[in-house]
Amino acid sequence: MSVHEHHRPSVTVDVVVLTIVDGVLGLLLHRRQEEPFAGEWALPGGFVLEGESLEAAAARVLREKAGLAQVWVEQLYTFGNPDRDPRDRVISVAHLALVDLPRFRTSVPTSTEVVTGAVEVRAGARGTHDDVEVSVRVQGGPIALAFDHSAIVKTAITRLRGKLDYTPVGYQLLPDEFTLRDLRRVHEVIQDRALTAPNFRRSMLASRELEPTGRFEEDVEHRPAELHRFRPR
Amino acid sequence: MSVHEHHRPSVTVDVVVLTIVDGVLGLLLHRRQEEPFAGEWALPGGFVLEGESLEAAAARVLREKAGLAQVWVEQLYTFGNPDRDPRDRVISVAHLALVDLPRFRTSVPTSTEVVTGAVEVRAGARGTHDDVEVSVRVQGGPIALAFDHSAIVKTAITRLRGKLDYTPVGYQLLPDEFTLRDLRRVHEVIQDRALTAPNFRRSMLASRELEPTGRFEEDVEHRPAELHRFRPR
DNA sequence: ATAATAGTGTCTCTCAGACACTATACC
DNA sequence: GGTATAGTGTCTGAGAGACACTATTAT
Repeated sequence: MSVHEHHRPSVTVDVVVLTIVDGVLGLLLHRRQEEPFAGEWALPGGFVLEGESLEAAAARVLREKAGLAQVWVEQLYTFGNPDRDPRDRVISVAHLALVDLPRFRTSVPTSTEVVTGAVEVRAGARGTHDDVEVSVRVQGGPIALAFDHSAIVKTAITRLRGKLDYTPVGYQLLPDEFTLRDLRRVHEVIQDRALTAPNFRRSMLASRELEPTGRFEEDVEHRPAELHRFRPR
Repeated sequence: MSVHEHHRPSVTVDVVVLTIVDGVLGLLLHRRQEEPFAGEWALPGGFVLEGESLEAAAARVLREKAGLAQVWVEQLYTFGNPDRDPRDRVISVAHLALVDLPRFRTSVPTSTEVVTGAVEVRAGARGTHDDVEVSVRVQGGPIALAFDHSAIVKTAITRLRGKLDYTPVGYQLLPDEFTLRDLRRVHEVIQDRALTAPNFRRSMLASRELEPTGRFEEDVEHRPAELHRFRPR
């Protein structure tokens, strides 16, 4: 039997775009214009085109729907339950994208239907790699997302927490130069727990992934912190 | 524009079935009967059917192509480069399956074209989460796999090594009852390094994930070890 | 000076691993 | 006895974290 005789689903990419804003995770959403789920919040996404790789499709969706280019993206998980789209069989290859706040902010105005939600992460009670509670809010109110996008966001948060253990996640979520306080806040939001500043400082410096710039933050009402950058790999 | 007007690729699942055998990882392969890559080694796989979830498709492939049921499976990564199949656009959702050796062995005879390869893992020189070298061998000789299946196997090994850090992987790769030596060998093969038996024993017992059965191995030429089992979650 | 945060020093506890030692099976 | 592996005891060093302390800025 030939490859041509088989069921052919539609394949999309959906992208969870995260940033750190005001002590929570910012999430890029748009309001759907069409059925199904017209008027509800959804992740930016789009169909994978002929001859287009999955990474290219994710990059195109970011560019077209969020005005973002040169963003760090990685594939997350593929959601393929047959009933996840009520119209038709649609398999979605979900991606995770991380951006720093300035670029996240400038991305929003490019499309009027794009807004920013907030993801509140509540760490599971028990061990460190336990389950996470995730709730998405828009202007304070908790909302449900279209399709299975809430499950996709939860998967993204879990992945992000996992990456934090062994990769310098802040590199994607902060501007080029940042204080150790900034970086600590990133970790605190993702892990949903307070970190002791002196210990955090030491462990980050010991990892040799940061280097000091010699420059200091300005316009703060206290002793200014030195700016650091991530050491090139 | 409607969902019905879009490019529709074929979607398959491919499964990396691993076990531990003779100090290496055993891998389930079959020899392709059809073009492209006829006569070459490939992972078991098949098209996702209409109305079938991805997990169901992976389970069906394991059942039909390897005679395996009730196997631990998790989704791995989705490979979607437009040229990965020379005939047509085929997106593959790769899965990782782990089986204990007795079931792996009984699975093979169900289909004459199924054979077992070996995956040699060579740990990257530097840190613990570094790159891994993977070579697939059949009867001693290194082979290349069809399509991008070598890349899929490498992704599977990397995932398996990552899981070892925080999950009791041996549960899937060993029979119900096993000695601590058996479990240590599993870890040694996956990590490609020798582990000190006393320390390994202590850390595994301290994790509270094992419990002793009171029974001991038999027919060994030395002091028999107590059999342990994984504590139910 | 006070407030606020940067940054240092130091102690403790846990855990990974090296390694010496004892225990128990078969030959 | 010898050999092989099971299993225990003990030490050391690295890293996480608590917490006291000093340093430097603005007001």
